[in-house]
Amino acid sequence: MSYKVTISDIAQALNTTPATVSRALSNHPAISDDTKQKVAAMAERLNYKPNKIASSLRSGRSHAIGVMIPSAEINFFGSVVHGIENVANSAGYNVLIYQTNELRQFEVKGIETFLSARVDGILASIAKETSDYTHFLEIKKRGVPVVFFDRANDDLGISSVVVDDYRGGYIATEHLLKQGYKRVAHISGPQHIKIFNDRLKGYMGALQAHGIKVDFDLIYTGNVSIEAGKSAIEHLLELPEKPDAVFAVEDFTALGAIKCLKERNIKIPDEFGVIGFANELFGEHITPSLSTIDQQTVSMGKASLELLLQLIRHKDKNSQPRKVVLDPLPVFRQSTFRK
Amino acid sequence: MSYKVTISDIAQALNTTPATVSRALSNHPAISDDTKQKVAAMAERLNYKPNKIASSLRSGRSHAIGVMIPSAEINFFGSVVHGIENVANSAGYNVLIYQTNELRQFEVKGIETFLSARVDGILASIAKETSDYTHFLEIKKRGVPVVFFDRANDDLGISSVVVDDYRGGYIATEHLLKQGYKRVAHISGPQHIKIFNDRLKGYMGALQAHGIKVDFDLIYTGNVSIEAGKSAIEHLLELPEKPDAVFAVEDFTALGAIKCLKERNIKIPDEFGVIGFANELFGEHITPSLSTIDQQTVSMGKASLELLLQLIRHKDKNSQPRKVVLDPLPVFRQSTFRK
DNA sequence: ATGAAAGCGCTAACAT
DNA sequence: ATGTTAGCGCTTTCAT
Repeated sequence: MSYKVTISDIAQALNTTPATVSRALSNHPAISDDTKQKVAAMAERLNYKPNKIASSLRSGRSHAIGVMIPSAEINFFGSVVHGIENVANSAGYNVLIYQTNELRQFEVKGIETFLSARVDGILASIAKETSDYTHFLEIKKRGVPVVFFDRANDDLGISSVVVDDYRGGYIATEHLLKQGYKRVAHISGPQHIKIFNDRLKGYMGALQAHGIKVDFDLIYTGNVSIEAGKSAIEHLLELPEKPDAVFAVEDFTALGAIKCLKERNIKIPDEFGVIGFANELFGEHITPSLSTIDQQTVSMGKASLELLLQLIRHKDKNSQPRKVVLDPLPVFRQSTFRK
Repeated sequence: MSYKVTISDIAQALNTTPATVSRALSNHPAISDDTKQKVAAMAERLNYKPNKIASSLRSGRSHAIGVMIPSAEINFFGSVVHGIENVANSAGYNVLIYQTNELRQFEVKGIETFLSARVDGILASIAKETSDYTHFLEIKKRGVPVVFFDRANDDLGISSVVVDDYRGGYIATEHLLKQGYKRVAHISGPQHIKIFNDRLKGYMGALQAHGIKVDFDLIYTGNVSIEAGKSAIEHLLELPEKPDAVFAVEDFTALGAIKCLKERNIKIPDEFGVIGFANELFGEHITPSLSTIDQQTVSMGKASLELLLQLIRHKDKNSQPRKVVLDPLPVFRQSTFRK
């Protein structure tokens, strides 16, 4: 049988002790090169696979980290996980995934799972429906390092990695103004979600910086969906002073807007400019292609894991929470480029 | 401290032994209800979290399964993982994710990782570049249950869950014929990849079933990409007898075809029909919306995990490998619907 | 219905 | 440079 080889077997075969084998395998300085070689060779020959479970139990470090996401089906999170994975694997960490389906009750279960697995740290993006954060405070109290990514909460003393949504909103709006659009509207999302509120503020900031007074009639607050984008446009086009461009809080909303405008035979970008947010995959392929703001998902994954690894390495109990803010990346395409 | 409570602590507090506590917690029939209640209450009070690592070491079962995917960024795999996750969590299994980036060398590393983590089983989708399958045979030899999903290999005696690509190709082609298209072309992919070859066979099968002789001039074999779709159309439109419809092996290829046709002002679907394969997200949102074949990703994830759990539960060493074939689902949209 | 005791495979003092 | 020993937290046989 090749599947139950332990360090003791190697030790026996080499007429030495498990301790020496253990040290040799982990490249301990006090072990002679000769021994190390012999051990390595025998391990290879016996087809030895280290038992991480035993190692974890003894050392108290699992070399696993838990990642909690709202859904693996959302492109954005798949992409972030991609970034996390790459760093994790090269740092020798395993990644446990848990999906919350946007529900607090599953967040609680996920945390149970992670704690039982004795993960060395947790990365989490908060579910939409969560407003009671005690479960996060509890893991913090237990001394398990946590880092939020994207959907963060600044009031819990927990580190986070987010994109600068204010700046993203600002850039998007300014781009429309620079393209010569005169009345720029904004379709926003639920205001209790911080990122949407920040994008709205960025929109207002850009207008003001360009000497334009914010017209609240031009701000439509809805949900985040294709439907919301359609309703928004229908509403905006009924205004006495119609807008000639719109910054949508999210790409799907922008898509709804585009569909509605096309139905009404309003030419994009010549008569009406549209920009979204998120750089979803479809934006590149629709007609006209959609201008948007990229959230640097892969970088976000990398940055959050790196931050978490730092917390794991020097567990200064009383270190201040850190906040990494990534720059949003403008991606300008046809939907805003007028001649 | 609340974060180092063990069953011994509970036992001590209750004036009993770890064995009893362990049994009580796992609902052992020989333990009185009274004791069970007391143990549960004390566990709650002390904020006890079971140590899965210790449990795994002792019991030899990790209750973890490894999932190996080419990339978390590909929508398709994100979606399958979604399906796997849902079943896994409710069955009490943790999911370890490993990305191979389509490289055999990372497949080998992933397997090492999984073996070290002593996963109870492995789900894998084979990397494009892999042609030497010894690493999979080795885990099989070690007695670790394996199930392939989507990208499978039938020659290794390993169970798999796939969609019926032949049937998918058949359905797609037949749909075009039923819509009245007369000369249906096919853009295929690299033939050493089984799924592409199967779709090609499905295409040919449908033509024959409708009494149409296969014209090999109408079969273009390229890569799977937007570019390939464009080149294919350019090539096909130069034929003396031009096609009036195309079944593309994959949605991105179909997208390239559509872009090229639009540039040439050929009307879709009236003058030319296009159908793809995969049901990528963008297909719904482009103009015209793309007809395609859905691969039932979430079902695939569920089915593969269920099959794996069966293998884990009754490890009949000599049980025959099983093959689950899912039905492809037609999704017909504008790009093939002519009046 | 409960207890005693051994041990899963590894690591890390503490020897020598 | 290597060996001895104890033990991480749990499960499980064997006893009572």
